[in-house]
Amino acid sequence: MWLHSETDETDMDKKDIRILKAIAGEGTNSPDKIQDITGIPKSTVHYRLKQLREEGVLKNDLMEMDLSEIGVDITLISEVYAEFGEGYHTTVGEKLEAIEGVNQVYFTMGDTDFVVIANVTKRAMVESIIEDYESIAEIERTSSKFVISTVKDETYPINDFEYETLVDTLAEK
Amino acid sequence: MWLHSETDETDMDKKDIRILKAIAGEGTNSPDKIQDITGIPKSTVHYRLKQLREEGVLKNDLMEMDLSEIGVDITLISEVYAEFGEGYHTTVGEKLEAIEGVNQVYFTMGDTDFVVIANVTKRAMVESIIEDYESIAEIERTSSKFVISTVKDETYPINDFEYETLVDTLAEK
DNA sequence: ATTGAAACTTGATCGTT
DNA sequence: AACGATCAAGTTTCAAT
Repeated sequence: MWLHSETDETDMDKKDIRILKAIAGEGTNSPDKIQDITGIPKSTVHYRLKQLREEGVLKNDLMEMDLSEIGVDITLISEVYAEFGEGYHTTVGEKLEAIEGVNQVYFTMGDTDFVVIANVTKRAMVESIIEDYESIAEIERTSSKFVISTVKDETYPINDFEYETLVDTLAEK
Repeated sequence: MWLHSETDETDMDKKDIRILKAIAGEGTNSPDKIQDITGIPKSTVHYRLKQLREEGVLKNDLMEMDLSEIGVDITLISEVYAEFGEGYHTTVGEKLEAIEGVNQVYFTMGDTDFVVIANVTKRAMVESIIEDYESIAEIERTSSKFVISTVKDETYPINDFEYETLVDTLAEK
Protein backbone atom coordinates (compact mmCIF):
# COMPACT_ATOMS: atom_id res chain seq x y z
CA MET A 1 0.00 0.00 0.00
CA TRP A 2 3.07 2.18 0.11
CA LEU A 3 3.90 3.34 -3.37
CA HIS A 4 2.92 0.40 -5.49
CA SER A 5 3.34 -3.18 -4.51
CA GLU A 6 2.68 -6.88 -5.03
CA THR A 7 1.52 -8.40 -8.31
CA ASP A 8 1.26 -5.52 -10.65
CA GLU A 9 0.25 -7.80 -13.48
CA THR A 10 -2.54 -6.76 -15.72
CA ASP A 11 -3.00 -8.29 -19.10
CA MET A 12 -4.66 -5.38 -20.79
CA ASP A 13 -4.17 -4.92 -24.47
CA LYS A 14 -5.39 -2.48 -27.09
CA LYS A 15 -8.71 -4.26 -27.46
CA ASP A 16 -9.40 -3.73 -23.76
CA ILE A 17 -8.51 -0.09 -24.12
CA ARG A 18 -10.95 0.24 -27.02
CA ILE A 19 -13.67 -1.27 -24.88
CA LEU A 20 -12.90 0.95 -21.90
CA LYS A 21 -12.84 4.02 -24.07
CA ALA A 22 -16.21 3.07 -25.52
CA ILE A 23 -17.65 2.70 -22.03
CA ALA A 24 -16.25 6.05 -20.99
CA GLY A 25 -17.28 7.78 -24.19
CA GLU A 26 -20.81 6.52 -24.44
CA GLY A 27 -21.57 6.24 -20.77
CA THR A 28 -22.76 2.70 -21.00
CA ASN A 29 -21.39 -0.67 -20.07
CA SER A 30 -23.81 -2.63 -22.19
CA PRO A 31 -22.02 -5.25 -24.30
CA ASP A 32 -24.62 -4.70 -26.96
CA LYS A 33 -23.93 -0.99 -27.32
CA ILE A 34 -20.20 -1.49 -27.08
CA GLN A 35 -20.51 -3.89 -29.98
CA ASP A 36 -22.26 -1.17 -31.99
CA ILE A 37 -19.55 1.35 -31.23
CA THR A 38 -16.45 -0.78 -31.54
CA GLY A 39 -17.53 -3.54 -33.88
CA ILE A 40 -16.27 -6.10 -31.37
CA PRO A 41 -18.90 -8.85 -30.96
CA LYS A 42 -20.80 -8.60 -27.72
CA SER A 43 -19.79 -12.07 -26.66
CA THR A 44 -16.18 -11.02 -26.93
CA VAL A 45 -16.92 -7.81 -25.09
CA HIS A 46 -18.58 -9.86 -22.39
CA TYR A 47 -15.55 -12.13 -22.18
CA ARG A 48 -13.15 -9.22 -21.86
CA LEU A 49 -15.21 -7.37 -19.28
CA LYS A 50 -15.53 -10.50 -17.19
CA GLN A 51 -11.78 -10.90 -17.36
CA LEU A 52 -11.20 -7.31 -16.27
CA ARG A 53 -13.60 -7.77 -13.40
CA GLU A 54 -11.80 -10.87 -12.24
CA GLU A 55 -8.48 -9.08 -12.40
CA GLY A 56 -9.96 -6.42 -10.15
CA VAL A 57 -9.63 -3.65 -12.70
CA LEU A 58 -13.36 -3.12 -12.95
CA LYS A 59 -15.60 -3.14 -9.94
CA ASN A 60 -19.09 -1.93 -9.29
CA ASP A 61 -21.53 -0.32 -11.63
CA LEU A 62 -21.95 3.33 -10.86
CA MET A 63 -24.05 6.16 -12.12
CA GLU A 64 -22.72 9.58 -12.84
CA MET A 65 -24.50 12.04 -10.66
CA ASP A 66 -24.67 15.79 -10.88
CA LEU A 67 -24.33 16.91 -7.28
CA SER A 68 -25.10 20.51 -8.11
CA GLU A 69 -28.50 19.40 -9.44
CA ILE A 70 -29.46 18.25 -5.99
CA GLY A 71 -28.19 21.35 -4.30
CA VAL A 72 -24.78 20.02 -3.33
CA ASP A 73 -22.92 22.84 -4.96
CA ILE A 74 -20.29 23.81 -2.45
CA THR A 75 -16.90 22.15 -2.71
CA LEU A 76 -14.29 22.63 -0.03
CA ILE A 77 -10.66 21.64 -0.38
CA SER A 78 -8.72 21.48 2.86
CA GLU A 79 -5.23 20.68 3.97
CA VAL A 80 -5.32 19.01 7.32
CA TYR A 81 -2.08 18.81 9.26
CA ALA A 82 -1.80 16.05 11.81
CA GLU A 83 0.73 15.28 14.48
CA PHE A 84 3.02 12.50 13.52
CA GLY A 85 2.73 9.26 15.41
CA GLU A 86 2.48 5.52 14.99
CA GLY A 87 -0.60 4.69 12.98
CA TYR A 88 -1.88 8.26 12.93
CA HIS A 89 -2.03 8.09 9.21
CA THR A 90 -4.70 5.42 9.41
CA THR A 91 -6.49 6.65 12.52
CA VAL A 92 -6.79 10.23 11.42
CA GLY A 93 -7.60 9.24 7.86
CA GLU A 94 -10.46 7.07 8.99
CA LYS A 95 -11.87 9.80 11.17
CA LEU A 96 -11.71 12.25 8.30
CA GLU A 97 -13.40 9.97 5.81
CA ALA A 98 -16.23 9.31 8.24
CA ILE A 99 -17.32 12.94 8.27
CA GLU A 100 -20.53 13.50 6.37
CA GLY A 101 -19.86 15.34 3.16
CA VAL A 102 -16.23 14.24 2.85
CA ASN A 103 -15.70 12.51 -0.46
CA GLN A 104 -11.97 12.34 -0.96
CA VAL A 105 -9.13 11.93 1.52
CA TYR A 106 -5.49 11.80 0.41
CA PHE A 107 -2.53 11.20 2.68
CA THR A 108 0.39 13.09 1.20
CA MET A 109 4.15 13.11 1.31
CA GLY A 110 6.20 15.66 3.20
CA ASP A 111 4.75 16.91 6.45
CA THR A 112 2.14 14.61 7.85
CA ASP A 113 -0.88 16.01 6.20
CA PHE A 114 -4.03 15.18 4.38
CA VAL A 115 -5.84 16.75 1.48
CA VAL A 116 -9.56 16.45 2.06
CA ILE A 117 -12.31 17.32 -0.40
CA ALA A 118 -15.87 17.74 0.78
CA ASN A 119 -19.12 18.52 -1.00
CA VAL A 120 -22.01 20.12 0.85
CA THR A 121 -25.30 21.94 0.35
CA LYS A 122 -25.07 24.90 2.61
CA ARG A 123 -22.53 27.41 3.74
CA ALA A 124 -23.32 26.54 7.33
CA MET A 125 -22.18 22.99 6.70
CA VAL A 126 -18.75 24.29 5.75
CA GLU A 127 -18.15 25.72 9.20
CA SER A 128 -19.40 22.54 10.74
CA ILE A 129 -17.11 20.40 8.61
CA ILE A 130 -14.05 22.47 9.43
CA GLU A 131 -14.93 22.18 13.09
CA ASP A 132 -15.17 18.45 12.63
CA TYR A 133 -11.71 18.36 11.12
CA GLU A 134 -10.27 20.36 13.96
CA SER A 135 -11.99 18.37 16.66
CA ILE A 136 -10.09 15.23 15.72
CA ALA A 137 -7.58 14.64 18.48
CA GLU A 138 -4.34 14.60 16.52
CA ILE A 139 -5.06 17.53 14.22
CA GLU A 140 -2.65 20.45 14.46
CA ARG A 141 -4.22 22.87 12.06
CA THR A 142 -6.23 23.10 8.88
CA SER A 143 -6.23 25.36 5.89
CA SER A 144 -9.19 25.48 3.54
CA LYS A 145 -10.25 26.98 0.27
CA PHE A 146 -13.56 27.17 -1.54
CA VAL A 147 -14.02 25.96 -5.05
CA ILE A 148 -15.61 28.57 -7.28
CA SER A 149 -16.09 26.25 -10.20
CA THR A 150 -15.14 22.77 -11.18
CA VAL A 151 -13.42 22.83 -14.53
CA LYS A 152 -13.22 19.09 -14.74
CA ASP A 153 -15.17 16.39 -12.91
CA GLU A 154 -18.31 18.44 -12.46
CA THR A 155 -20.39 15.33 -12.09
CA TYR A 156 -19.87 12.75 -9.46
CA PRO A 157 -20.27 8.99 -9.38
CA ILE A 158 -22.65 7.52 -6.86
CA ASN A 159 -20.28 5.36 -4.92
CA ASP A 160 -20.80 6.59 -1.46
CA PHE A 161 -24.16 8.20 -1.31
CA GLU A 162 -24.44 9.69 2.10
CA TYR A 163 -26.75 12.63 1.80
CA GLU A 164 -29.40 11.33 4.14
CA THR A 165 -30.14 14.77 5.38
CA LEU A 166 -30.58 16.10 1.91
CA VAL A 167 -34.32 15.85 1.63
CA ASP A 168 -34.76 17.63 4.94
CA THR A 169 -32.23 20.24 3.93
CA LEU A 170 -34.08 20.89 0.72
CA ALA A 171 -37.36 21.01 2.58
CA GLU A 172 -36.00 23.75 4.85
CA LYS A 173 -35.34 26.09 1.95
CA MET B 1 -21.74 28.85 -13.26
CA TRP B 2 -20.69 31.17 -10.48
CA LEU B 3 -21.81 29.82 -7.15
CA HIS B 4 -25.11 28.22 -7.90
CA SER B 5 -27.66 29.45 -10.32
CA GLU B 6 -30.87 29.02 -12.33
CA THR B 7 -33.59 26.49 -11.52
CA ASP B 8 -32.36 24.68 -8.49
CA GLU B 9 -35.49 22.59 -8.35
CA THR B 10 -35.19 18.93 -7.69
CA ASP B 11 -38.09 16.90 -6.55
CA MET B 12 -36.22 14.26 -4.64
CA ASP B 13 -37.85 12.61 -1.71
CA LYS B 14 -36.94 9.88 0.73
CA LYS B 15 -37.84 7.13 -1.70
CA ASP B 16 -35.34 8.50 -4.19
CA ILE B 17 -32.72 8.62 -1.48
CA ARG B 18 -33.41 4.99 -0.62
CA ILE B 19 -32.94 4.04 -4.25
CA LEU B 20 -29.73 6.03 -4.60
CA LYS B 21 -28.33 4.55 -1.43
CA ALA B 22 -29.12 1.07 -2.70
CA ILE B 23 -27.31 1.78 -5.94
CA ALA B 24 -24.31 3.13 -4.08
CA GLY B 25 -24.31 0.36 -1.50
CA GLU B 26 -24.70 -2.59 -3.80
CA GLY B 27 -22.83 -1.24 -6.77
CA THR B 28 -25.59 -1.98 -9.18
CA ASN B 29 -28.18 0.04 -11.01
CA SER B 30 -30.38 -2.90 -11.87
CA PRO B 31 -34.05 -2.21 -11.06
CA ASP B 32 -34.43 -5.88 -10.27
CA LYS B 33 -31.72 -5.91 -7.60
CA ILE B 34 -32.82 -2.57 -6.19
CA GLN B 35 -36.24 -4.10 -5.75
CA ASP B 36 -34.69 -6.96 -3.77
CA ILE B 37 -32.79 -4.57 -1.53
CA THR B 38 -35.38 -1.89 -0.95
CA GLY B 39 -38.63 -3.73 -1.48
CA ILE B 40 -39.72 -1.03 -3.90
CA PRO B 41 -41.22 -2.70 -6.99
CA LYS B 42 -38.91 -2.62 -9.98
CA SER B 43 -41.42 -0.78 -12.12
CA THR B 44 -41.49 1.98 -9.54
CA VAL B 45 -37.72 1.99 -9.34
CA HIS B 46 -37.64 2.29 -13.09
CA TYR B 47 -40.06 5.19 -12.97
CA ARG B 48 -38.04 7.05 -10.35
CA LEU B 49 -34.72 6.52 -12.07
CA LYS B 50 -36.15 7.71 -15.36
CA GLN B 51 -37.42 10.80 -13.59
CA LEU B 52 -34.05 11.51 -12.01
CA ARG B 53 -32.38 11.10 -15.37
CA GLU B 54 -34.76 13.57 -16.96
CA GLU B 55 -34.13 16.05 -14.17
CA GLY B 56 -30.43 15.75 -14.93
CA VAL B 57 -29.54 14.35 -11.53
CA LEU B 58 -28.37 11.06 -12.98
CA LYS B 59 -26.35 10.89 -16.12
CA ASN B 60 -24.26 8.15 -17.61
CA ASP B 61 -23.72 4.64 -16.41
CA LEU B 62 -20.17 4.21 -15.25
CA MET B 63 -17.99 1.47 -13.90
CA GLU B 64 -15.80 1.79 -10.91
CA MET B 65 -12.22 1.25 -11.94
CA ASP B 66 -9.20 0.54 -9.82
CA LEU B 67 -6.50 2.64 -11.41
CA SER B 68 -3.77 1.12 -9.28
CA GLU B 69 -4.60 -2.29 -10.77
CA ILE B 70 -3.57 -1.06 -14.16
CA GLY B 71 -0.41 0.52 -12.91
CA VAL B 72 -1.75 4.05 -12.50
CA ASP B 73 -0.68 4.34 -8.92
CA ILE B 74 0.85 7.77 -8.67
CA THR B 75 -1.41 10.64 -7.65
CA LEU B 76 -0.20 14.20 -7.79
CA ILE B 77 -2.01 17.13 -6.22
CA SER B 78 -0.88 20.53 -7.43
CA GLU B 79 -1.73 24.13 -6.79
CA VAL B 80 -1.36 26.09 -9.96
CA TYR B 81 -1.23 29.86 -9.65
CA ALA B 82 -2.26 31.82 -12.72
CA GLU B 83 -2.07 35.48 -13.58
CA PHE B 84 -5.37 37.21 -13.30
CA GLY B 85 -6.98 38.41 -16.49
CA GLU B 86 -10.23 38.44 -18.39
CA GLY B 87 -11.30 34.88 -19.10
CA TYR B 88 -8.08 33.36 -17.79
CA HIS B 89 -10.11 31.21 -15.49
CA THR B 90 -11.63 29.43 -18.47
CA THR B 91 -8.62 29.49 -20.76
CA VAL B 92 -6.15 28.21 -18.22
CA GLY B 93 -8.64 25.71 -16.85
CA GLU B 94 -9.24 24.22 -20.26
CA LYS B 95 -5.55 23.90 -20.94
CA LEU B 96 -5.04 22.17 -17.62
CA GLU B 97 -7.85 19.69 -18.10
CA ALA B 98 -6.54 18.76 -21.54
CA ILE B 99 -3.27 17.44 -20.13
CA GLU B 100 -3.09 13.65 -20.23
CA GLY B 101 -3.35 12.24 -16.75
CA VAL B 102 -5.23 15.20 -15.29
CA ASN B 103 -8.49 14.04 -13.78
CA GLN B 104 -9.70 16.88 -11.62
CA VAL B 105 -9.39 20.63 -12.00
CA TYR B 106 -10.87 23.05 -9.47
CA PHE B 107 -10.83 26.82 -9.74
CA THR B 108 -10.68 28.18 -6.22
CA MET B 109 -11.42 31.34 -4.33
CA GLY B 110 -8.80 33.77 -3.14
CA ASP B 111 -5.73 34.20 -5.32
CA THR B 112 -6.36 33.10 -8.85
CA ASP B 113 -5.38 29.51 -8.57
CA PHE B 114 -6.33 26.01 -9.46
CA VAL B 115 -6.13 22.74 -7.64
CA VAL B 116 -5.27 20.01 -10.11
CA ILE B 117 -5.23 16.29 -9.43
CA ALA B 118 -3.48 13.94 -11.83
CA ASN B 119 -3.04 10.18 -11.91
CA VAL B 120 -0.12 8.61 -13.75
CA THR B 121 1.86 5.41 -14.13
CA LYS B 122 5.43 6.47 -13.87
CA ARG B 123 7.54 8.88 -11.91
CA ALA B 124 8.83 10.31 -15.15
CA MET B 125 5.34 11.36 -16.09
CA VAL B 126 5.15 13.50 -12.98
CA GLU B 127 7.98 15.71 -14.15
CA SER B 128 6.42 15.89 -17.56
CA ILE B 129 3.04 16.89 -16.15
CA ILE B 130 4.50 19.61 -13.97
CA GLU B 131 6.35 20.92 -16.99
CA ASP B 132 3.07 20.92 -18.88
CA TYR B 133 1.45 22.98 -16.13
CA GLU B 134 4.26 25.48 -16.15
CA SER B 135 4.40 25.77 -19.90
CA ILE B 136 0.90 27.20 -20.03
CA ALA B 137 1.30 30.87 -20.87
CA GLU B 138 -0.46 32.48 -17.93
CA ILE B 139 0.92 30.26 -15.17
CA GLU B 140 2.92 32.04 -12.48
CA ARG B 141 4.04 29.11 -10.39
CA THR B 142 3.03 25.68 -9.21
CA SER B 143 3.37 23.77 -6.01
CA SER B 144 2.89 20.01 -5.93
CA LYS B 145 2.65 17.15 -3.49
CA PHE B 146 2.61 13.40 -3.93
CA VAL B 147 -0.10 11.24 -2.53
CA ILE B 148 1.25 8.38 -0.47
CA SER B 149 -2.08 6.67 -0.05
CA THR B 150 -5.66 7.37 -0.83
CA VAL B 151 -7.74 6.93 2.29
CA LYS B 152 -10.99 7.45 0.49
CA ASP B 153 -11.87 7.18 -3.19
CA GLU B 154 -9.23 4.60 -4.01
CA THR B 155 -11.15 3.47 -7.02
CA TYR B 156 -12.03 5.66 -9.91
CA PRO B 157 -15.00 5.82 -12.24
CA ILE B 158 -14.41 5.37 -15.92
CA ASN B 159 -15.76 8.64 -17.14
CA ASP B 160 -12.83 10.00 -19.00
CA PHE B 161 -10.68 7.11 -19.96
CA GLU B 162 -7.64 8.62 -21.54
CA TYR B 163 -4.85 6.17 -20.94
CA GLU B 164 -4.11 5.48 -24.58
CA THR B 165 -0.45 5.13 -23.89
CA LEU B 166 -1.04 2.67 -21.11
CA VAL B 167 -0.56 -0.54 -23.02
CA ASP B 168 2.72 0.70 -24.42
CA THR B 169 3.79 1.93 -21.03
CA LEU B 170 3.11 -1.46 -19.51
CA ALA B 171 4.92 -3.17 -22.36
CA GLU B 172 8.04 -1.07 -21.66
CA LYS B 173 8.35 -2.38 -18.13
C1' DA C 1 -47.34 8.18 -8.59
C1' DT C 2 -47.66 3.20 -7.97
C1' DT C 3 -47.85 -1.39 -9.25
C1' DG C 4 -48.40 -6.53 -11.17
C1' DA C 5 -48.12 -8.74 -15.11
C1' DA C 6 -47.11 -8.84 -20.01
C1' DA C 7 -44.02 -7.85 -23.77
C1' DC C 8 -39.85 -7.24 -25.23
C1' DT C 9 -34.79 -6.49 -25.20
C1' DT C 10 -30.42 -7.87 -23.81
C1' DG C 11 -26.73 -9.99 -21.36
C1' DA C 12 -24.81 -14.48 -20.47
C1' DT C 13 -23.90 -19.11 -21.98
C1' DC C 14 -22.35 -22.69 -24.92
C1' DG C 15 -20.20 -25.08 -28.52
C1' DT C 16 -17.16 -24.50 -32.42
C1' DT C 17 -13.10 -22.65 -34.51
C1' DA D 1 -9.12 -16.12 -27.27
C1' DA D 2 -12.88 -15.15 -30.52
C1' DC D 3 -17.49 -15.35 -31.88
C1' DG D 4 -22.45 -16.74 -33.89
C1' DA D 5 -26.42 -18.76 -32.29
C1' DT D 6 -29.34 -19.67 -28.45
C1' DC D 7 -31.85 -18.96 -24.19
C1' DA D 8 -32.39 -17.33 -19.56
C1' DA D 9 -32.67 -13.12 -17.37
C1' DG D 10 -33.43 -8.68 -17.20
C1' DT D 11 -35.55 -4.14 -18.40
C1' DT D 12 -39.31 -1.53 -20.08
C1' DT D 13 -44.00 -0.89 -21.13
C1' DC D 14 -48.82 -0.93 -20.19
C1' DA D 15 -53.27 -0.65 -18.13
C1' DA D 16 -55.54 -0.26 -13.75
C1' DT D 17 -55.60 2.00 -9.37
